[in-house]
Amino acid sequence: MMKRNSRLSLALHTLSHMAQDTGRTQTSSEIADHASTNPVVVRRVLGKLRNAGLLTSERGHSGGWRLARPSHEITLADVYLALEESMVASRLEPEPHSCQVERHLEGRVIEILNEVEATLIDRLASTTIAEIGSNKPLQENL
Amino acid sequence: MMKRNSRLSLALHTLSHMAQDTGRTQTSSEIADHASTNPVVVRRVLGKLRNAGLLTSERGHSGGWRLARPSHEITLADVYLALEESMVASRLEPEPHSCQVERHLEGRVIEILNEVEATLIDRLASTTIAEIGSNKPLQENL
DNA sequence: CCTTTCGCAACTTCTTAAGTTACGAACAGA
DNA sequence: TCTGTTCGTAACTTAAGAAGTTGCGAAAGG
Repeated sequence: MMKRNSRLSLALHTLSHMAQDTGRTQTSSEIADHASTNPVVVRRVLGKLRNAGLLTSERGHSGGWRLARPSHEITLADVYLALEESMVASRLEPEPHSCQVERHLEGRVIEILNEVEATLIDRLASTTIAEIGSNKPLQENL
Repeated sequence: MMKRNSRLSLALHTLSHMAQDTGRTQTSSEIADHASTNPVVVRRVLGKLRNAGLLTSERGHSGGWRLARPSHEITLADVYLALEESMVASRLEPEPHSCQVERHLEGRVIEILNEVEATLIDRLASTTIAEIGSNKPLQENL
């Protein structure tokens, strides 16, 4: 069984492998086997990446998944954003608040979380899928 | 009913109110009523803050909760750290990985998440509970 | 046609957080 | 010392979300 909230892991893992053998198309089943999950979960997650233009999928004989563009043009941030789920901005939906302190507090916390989210995306954008796929040490683009 | 993963919200909200009336002790029930939750949940969360030295609690007649030090000496980061739960570093526990790519990938992601966590703490440390409790506009200590 | 493969909806299972109940320990005040 | 208040904590229930599963239709190739 997969660990919790592993969609990002699954997505990155799969793309990194594709980066190593760009030409080949892979079926949901093959990917699922490799990631110890199942084809439907794979299609759910990779579907998001397709919607974001990172992957293409084709049905029928010799169908499957393939990178929609070169792996060095796909950053970890592209993948993160494609999934449309925030790892930090928590589900602090603006609710009607009973008291002033709560509004004051939430404003401040949301502000900070947004900054942190931006930092996360910025850092993720500094690494490409190609770099993960290769076995060379990662460069630190600070 | 409280929203999900609201421990930080509950903690910050409660401390901010205490900052406004430092002398008074408040019981778990009073706090629970104000936060629309219940006393046991309050004790669970505030217990963490007590362990971290931010609050004191006393039992029996006229017991309850009180700030352990002046509200301007308690930052949002102190509270966040007291809860001992990360909002970003996700539960990527180091598992035995089947393939090289997975190890490579995880190393990179963990590295980034740690950086982001550090950023979060740094930003939280720039605001004190006293500032939230007051109604003055927050200063931006960039 | 017939097989493969994705697309998707519906359902079940698992995990976690919150909420609840219950009771003992500590303490204050009469 | 007795009594009522309040925290401390364990154990259980409930609710929500994510993963896993099943099933079937649509598209495409041979």
